[in-house]
Amino acid sequence: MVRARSEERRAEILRAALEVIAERGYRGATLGSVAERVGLTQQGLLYYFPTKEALLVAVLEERDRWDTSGGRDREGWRVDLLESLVEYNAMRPGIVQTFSALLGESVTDGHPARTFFTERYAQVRANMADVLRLEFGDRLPGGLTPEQAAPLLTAVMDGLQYQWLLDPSAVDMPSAFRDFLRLLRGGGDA
Amino acid sequence: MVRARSEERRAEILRAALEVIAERGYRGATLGSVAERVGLTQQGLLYYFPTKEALLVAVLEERDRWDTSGGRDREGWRVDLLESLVEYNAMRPGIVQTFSALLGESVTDGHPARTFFTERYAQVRANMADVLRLEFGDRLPGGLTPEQAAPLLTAVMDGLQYQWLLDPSAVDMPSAFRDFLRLLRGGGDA
DNA sequence: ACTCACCTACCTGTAGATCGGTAGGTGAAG
DNA sequence: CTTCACCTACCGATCTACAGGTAGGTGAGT
Repeated sequence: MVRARSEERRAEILRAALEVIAERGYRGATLGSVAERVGLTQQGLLYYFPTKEALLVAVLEERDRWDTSGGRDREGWRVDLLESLVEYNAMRPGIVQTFSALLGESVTDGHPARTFFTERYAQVRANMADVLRLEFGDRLPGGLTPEQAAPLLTAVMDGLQYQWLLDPSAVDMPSAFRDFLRLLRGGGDA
Repeated sequence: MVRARSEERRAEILRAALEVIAERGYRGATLGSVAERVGLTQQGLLYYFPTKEALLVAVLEERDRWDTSGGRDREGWRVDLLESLVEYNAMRPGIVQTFSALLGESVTDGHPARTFFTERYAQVRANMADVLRLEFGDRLPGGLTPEQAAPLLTAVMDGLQYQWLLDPSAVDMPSAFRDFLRLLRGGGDA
């Protein structure tokens, strides 16, 4: 019972951290504000995560677990699923904001999330390429190879997220993404 | 003479600020480190820019002036120029990093650069759409309208920048961008 | 009795900003 | 041509506010 409660607490903390990072980024986030959100003191929080960086790492790992299980069970993928993913994201500005803020910070020198994102993107690109190849073969209808299309797909998703976060009313993220997929699939209409 | 020296100083400071922001982001940047880089104390710096936020605003305004004059003299634009822009960026990781870091931070709550980026992206999209329409009419070869393509173009540029900054060896930014343009221009090869 | 899940108190560092200078030049008045 | 008020371009000291992290508890549950 104690153990369970403890695990529960950790999960609460991670969720709170996600929120706070969304609001202020990692550098701007304070242990105190995360702690407050779950009804702890800053030092109470440090009992669960010994340092601020450890907390960040835990947040990133959780995300990794989440979308390693949720979206991509090895071969259970299609490009269509990306559409759903984007639609799903469009309903969860909080999470999108967290990771967009972290991605932005991560390009600065010595940021603790940097290697995470570097590896993650390499993996995502490779995965995308696999999926595209499985669905279209070595050449997509639009004329690109899977390896050429993969970074573009990733870029479009991220780039649209920023535009959408800055002004949700100005960009219809899911439909813009669909436009891009149509392009990949070889122009045409509808 | 005194005046001239002062303007020069301000320019030096802005350049230094750009560097420091690239290295640590806005939140991570300190007035002291910017000052040090131009041989001033923090207090000396505050003589030129009364607050940290004022310094940031000045940096953003300068960038705005720069690429309002440099790249886009009203109608002197073609899509090809975007290719050159991306190539140019690929040679200046510093500046790209500054603005990628700022963009990431800007989606957090109450960030001083937020309105800047929001307005800037609205303007960039509008501009892109104009240029595309001028070159292709109301429907691009790939099948999209200029208004559909504009946010995608912007997204690809930004998204590629992140991937490239995280691992320059993993993504050939200019050539990936050309791939995308080929897509927009209507598939086909070469 | 012992561990778990915290808390109080505290330390150290740092950041932005204010205050009060001051050296050096500029400009007008005598 | 000198004097005196004044401005420019800074610097040193200091204030306030957190921030992350440590040390050493304490009470509740087992």
